[in-house]
Amino acid sequence: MNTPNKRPLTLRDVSEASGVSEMTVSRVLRKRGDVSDATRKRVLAAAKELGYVPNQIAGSLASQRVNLVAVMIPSLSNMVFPEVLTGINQVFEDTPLQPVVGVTNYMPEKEEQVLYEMLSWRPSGVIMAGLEHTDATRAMMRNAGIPVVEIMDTDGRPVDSMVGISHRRAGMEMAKAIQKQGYEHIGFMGTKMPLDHRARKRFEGFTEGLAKAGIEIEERDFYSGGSALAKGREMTQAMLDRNPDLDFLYYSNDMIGAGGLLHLLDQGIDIPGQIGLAGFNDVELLQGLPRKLATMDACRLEIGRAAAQIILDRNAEDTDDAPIHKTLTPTISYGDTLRRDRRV
Amino acid sequence: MNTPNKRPLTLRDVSEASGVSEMTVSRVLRKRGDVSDATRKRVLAAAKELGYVPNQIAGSLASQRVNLVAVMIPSLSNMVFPEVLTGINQVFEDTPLQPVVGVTNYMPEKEEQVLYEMLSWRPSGVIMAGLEHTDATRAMMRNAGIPVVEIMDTDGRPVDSMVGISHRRAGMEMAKAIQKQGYEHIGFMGTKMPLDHRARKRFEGFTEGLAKAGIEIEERDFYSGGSALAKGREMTQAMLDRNPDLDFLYYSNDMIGAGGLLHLLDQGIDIPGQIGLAGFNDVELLQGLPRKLATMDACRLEIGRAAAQIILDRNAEDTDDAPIHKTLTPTISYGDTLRRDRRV
DNA sequence: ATGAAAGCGCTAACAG
DNA sequence: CTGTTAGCGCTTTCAT
Repeated sequence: MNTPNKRPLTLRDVSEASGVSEMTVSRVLRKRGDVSDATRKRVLAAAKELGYVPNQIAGSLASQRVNLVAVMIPSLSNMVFPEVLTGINQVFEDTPLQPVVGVTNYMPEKEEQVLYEMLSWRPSGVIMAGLEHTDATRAMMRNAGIPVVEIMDTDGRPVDSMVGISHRRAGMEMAKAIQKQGYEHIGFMGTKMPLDHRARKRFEGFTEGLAKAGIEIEERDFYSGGSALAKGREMTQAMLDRNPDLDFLYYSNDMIGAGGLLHLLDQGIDIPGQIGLAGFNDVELLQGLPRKLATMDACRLEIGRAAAQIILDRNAEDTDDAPIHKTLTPTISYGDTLRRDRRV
Repeated sequence: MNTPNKRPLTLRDVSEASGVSEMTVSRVLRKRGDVSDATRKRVLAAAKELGYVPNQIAGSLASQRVNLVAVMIPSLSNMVFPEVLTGINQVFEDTPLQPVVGVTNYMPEKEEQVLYEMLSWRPSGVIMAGLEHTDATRAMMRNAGIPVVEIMDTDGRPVDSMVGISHRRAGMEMAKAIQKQGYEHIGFMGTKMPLDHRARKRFEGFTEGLAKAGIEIEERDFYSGGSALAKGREMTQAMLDRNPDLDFLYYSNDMIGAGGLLHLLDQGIDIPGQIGLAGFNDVELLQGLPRKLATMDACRLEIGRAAAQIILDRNAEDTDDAPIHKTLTPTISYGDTLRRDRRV
């Protein structure tokens, strides 16, 4: 709280200002060990007066302990990931641990590079979206000597721990529900992202689920870029122009599903009678639409919380380092766009 | 690339494996100074073989240089902020600088605490959303001895540099446009966030702009929590029930504006004839709505880019440390919900 | 082109 | 309860 300073303050400055050894100052500032009330107060006063901010770089080097947790996600513009972050934040809120976010843009090489940079800060753990990585990425995670939790997806083999849902199974469940309600002419729309493995797995599970009932997807279309809502409109229109017999449209995410829904409502089409619809993710947005789109909760908050908890536990004193594999079960929400009365 | 290791590898390990001094290894890994091709290759091979990851904590302590830039934003669930981050990322992409994001949940004390934690890592700069902070926060920024850029808002006095738009002016411009088109009975809806200073300033500017034309806001309502789209519907309905004479509704953000738009379309109301609408922010979502909501671009990407560039420049060799104040000018997009033909 | 010594600012581990 | 000593793993600086 004084004049701007070129050289940052050190413990020594506080030590001199308070007439106490650096070590004791350090103890006060970290609330470690016993310090008399009198000295504590003097130290605190001096630190505040000077405007001292501890140097964690030096502290971490000396203590061999870093309170950072690397969190690697593909994107910030898909609300799914901020929601996972929220879950992580909730758990770390009142702990010394602090998430540091790295964004990979769905690119494996970028992921590798960002992870390398993060590990060079020697974090206390890694939370990593997805199970598909380059060999080098996997090697780094294996050799880092810290807890690693791969999240969101459980269809595969993690390096260490894992928390998520089975997207294959999610797709399959949706296929089962659709078929049970008597829909038979199915169209699929999704993003054209060869590297979005979770969307791909949902699609595969969906296809397989329908196949079990002897149904085949009649139309499919993939897009990339642009406003998802707008794309949903366009693609839906195009698909129905191509094949007016479709009676169900499955979208790989809620945003394009919402676009499709708005379009069909404009057309005055009977939903879910003439055509049923479903998306994936259960985004908050859907609450405000004229009809509620059928969807499936991806358990994002819970996944973030569980992953953070695993890192936290592993950083506790007495830990067994056994990997934890946790598969959450998403539930279908029928909303107003998927019939729910037949055969159940 | 070998067996998992308990003790992390150090420069010394690479030094021994390659038969070269630690110093030379360090030079190779940082691409600094002259090293013969032969030794460089040997070192690189050894480092890769061992799977060595440098320790930035030690490096930063020794070099007194940290490639981190603290970025402080109020929230991740409002898409505005991820977009600013995208702009920042773009500029830092091919530089050594790396953003580290801190989230404050619109709470000044939390902001203070998170900034303190970030500064303890001795970052090379701070990018901070907003101009309103606690005294302690301001003091920390002033004394940190690093470039600080306050972003998004320019209605106030920054500690150092500043990049943003004037939200008072934005509100005033919208008021002017509305009044020019002949709307006279105005309602306002926004979030109940005493700590969202930018929304508050827009509202104040809006009120003042209308006052100049002798118009007063007839209805206002504020909400908190819940799905913005759904809230927009509900509030719009309630407000029109209360006062059916309103002919224009100004929303403090596009999401509730979109909710209002969907509601009014359901009611078969003539837009923008009977009622005009406008929001704020120009979110991508709007592209997919049946009508395009009038709005104002908040220049988020550009703000992020400019802020990052200032930090970058200040960290260059020959810098004058004169604060930079940059005010961007948002433009109104009339869309389909604000008449644009009268008197222009 | 390479190496040796010193030390960045802090904390662990001991003394007292 | 408080102080002293010795590093943490790297880079700066100065030799060679």
